[in-house]
Amino acid sequence: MAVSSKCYYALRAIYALSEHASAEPLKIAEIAERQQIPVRFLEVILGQLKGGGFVRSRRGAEGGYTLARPPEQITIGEVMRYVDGPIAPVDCVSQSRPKECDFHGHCHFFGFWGRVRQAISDVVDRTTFADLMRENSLKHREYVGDWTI
Amino acid sequence: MAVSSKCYYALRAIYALSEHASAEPLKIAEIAERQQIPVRFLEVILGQLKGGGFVRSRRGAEGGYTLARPPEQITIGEVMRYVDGPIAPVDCVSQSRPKECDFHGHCHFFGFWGRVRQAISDVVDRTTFADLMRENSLKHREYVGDWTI
DNA sequence: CTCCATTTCGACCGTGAAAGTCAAGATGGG
DNA sequence: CCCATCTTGACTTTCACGGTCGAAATGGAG
Repeated sequence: MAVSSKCYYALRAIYALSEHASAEPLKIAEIAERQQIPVRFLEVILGQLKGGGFVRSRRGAEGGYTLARPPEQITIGEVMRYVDGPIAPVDCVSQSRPKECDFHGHCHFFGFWGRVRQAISDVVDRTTFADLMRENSLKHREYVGDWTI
Repeated sequence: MAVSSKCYYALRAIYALSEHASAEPLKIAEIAERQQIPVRFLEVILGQLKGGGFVRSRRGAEGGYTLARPPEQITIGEVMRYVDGPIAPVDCVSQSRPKECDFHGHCHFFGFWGRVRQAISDVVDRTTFADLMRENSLKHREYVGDWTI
């Protein structure tokens, strides 16, 4: 029940690009430093994310990466699925590519696994990167604190 | 976000023992056949489950395994945790052994991962093997069907 | 046009865990 | 005593994860 570190890196990279929110692209090295990601590995990851249509790139000097869509329109779930594959505790309850198991139809755990998958989906598919940023700005305000009357 | 096949085998083995519900032990070979588990591997798994206090064994001819507690008192979650380790998308939100990440305190994803973990726990810790059996007996009745007025 | 910073592409690789397998011994019933 | 069964622990094999690396293509600036 764990996400791969590659997936977590991908999410953090997209978060960094969400924060940047500018027409100017952000360089790989910059993203890597802000989010503590090994540069060479990040190259691979961003290449993959580009293939998935999440980010765009500009080459050459002053090049770098930008989001392909605004943060409000990217959910955490879709990134996770793209990088790590279907979100499901076992293959037979994957919504995209369900795989028949040995107990066709009378699997004792089918309903249960389905509920687990649904519970996860309910969280990850309803959270966008914009939500995440908002949540963090609120938290920061709380932390600085004491400015309300 | 997947459970290991070892863990799934463990759950199915305990389910088989729950169905058996008798003072007479169930043999490894029997469990293996009913639940489609490689016998040699099941030996390892049952040994581990015994160490966790989930099952008891009786040696010799007419030996085998029985549940150490009634099915109402074993949740799926505790078995999963015992076999696969903490249930958490990332280590920092594990409730049993949280591991500090690089962003002590200001991790942008901390709250999010926590909600994911909670969603999973809500399902797996509230479901016992007795619940699972009841669910399946209901389903079977539905399938046979047409007996209600 | 040339130089340099940057992305791009594909190959490469070491480690550790997952998923089993196996042999030999201990134990208990008949 | 004999046989069926659990017990223990070592062993193996395969593969995905988590990266690295080198060289080429590209675009902006001067």
